[in-house]
Amino acid sequence: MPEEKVFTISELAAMFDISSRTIRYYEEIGMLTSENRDSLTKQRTYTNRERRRLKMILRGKKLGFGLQEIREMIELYESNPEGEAEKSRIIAFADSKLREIEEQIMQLQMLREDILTYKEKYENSRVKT
Amino acid sequence: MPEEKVFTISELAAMFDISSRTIRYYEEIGMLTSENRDSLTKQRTYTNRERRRLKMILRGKKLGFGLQEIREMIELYESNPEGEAEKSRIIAFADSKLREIEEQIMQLQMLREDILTYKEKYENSRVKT
DNA sequence: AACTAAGTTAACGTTAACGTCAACTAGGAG
DNA sequence: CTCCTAGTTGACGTTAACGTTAACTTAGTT
Repeated sequence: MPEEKVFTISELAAMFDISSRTIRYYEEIGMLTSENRDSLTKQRTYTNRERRRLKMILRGKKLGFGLQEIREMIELYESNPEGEAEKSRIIAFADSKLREIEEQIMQLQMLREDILTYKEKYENSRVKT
Repeated sequence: MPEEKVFTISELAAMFDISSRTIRYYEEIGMLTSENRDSLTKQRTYTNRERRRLKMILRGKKLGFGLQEIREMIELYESNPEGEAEKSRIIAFADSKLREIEEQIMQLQMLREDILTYKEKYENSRVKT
């Protein structure tokens, strides 16, 4: 085994330009887990798995989702549904999220058009040089 | 003149499924103005102009923007820049917003693909009926 | 040994975006 | 006149998502 590299909390924080407090907070509310804490110093260590999770969290935030919402979406990625009922529930959730996202994309495209229109309005009113 | 229709605060609130408090709050922080308040009863009245503004605010919120950010974008719509410097500033702001929006659209499309992938993973693991 | 750097927990502080409640007014319905 | 509805202005309460500070431990210098 290639002895997977692990990160300290401040390494991870620097990586994503956030504070250590933020990472601890995400763990506090159960969105991250620090496996294998040093048994003596109690220091947290993170692997690539947690790094990926953190990346997903931050992407979600940039898109305007709340942490609870993001948590559900991550659970979608990581869930291993038992039974047809559970699978159906998850697929339904995915579908509703997909609709929400597509709606959001459409609204953003409209906003983009609006801004472009106004921008051009100002550009055309500029003095020709 | 066609005597433009005006709305009461609760009419407007019902229209967008928000509370009256929210509308007063938006006025409080200067994102809405209630022109022509009844000089005796002090009741707010709104015209289509304010209705459109409110619509823009709520769209922005759904897209994950903060109220201050939305305020700047609305000012973009309503500004009447004097002088070349001011125009350049506004066009630069529009450009930066456009880039931000396009980035957000890309991220959302990636998120959409991700969710689709996971959804299909579950669908393919379902028992054929 | 003394100091510094990086980490820990616990607890209180902060900001945005409203919710809630109290005390008041003005306009009708009966 | 009395009651009800809809509105008003404060003012305090609430939640999410951290920031900040204190008091402590451990590891690595000097």
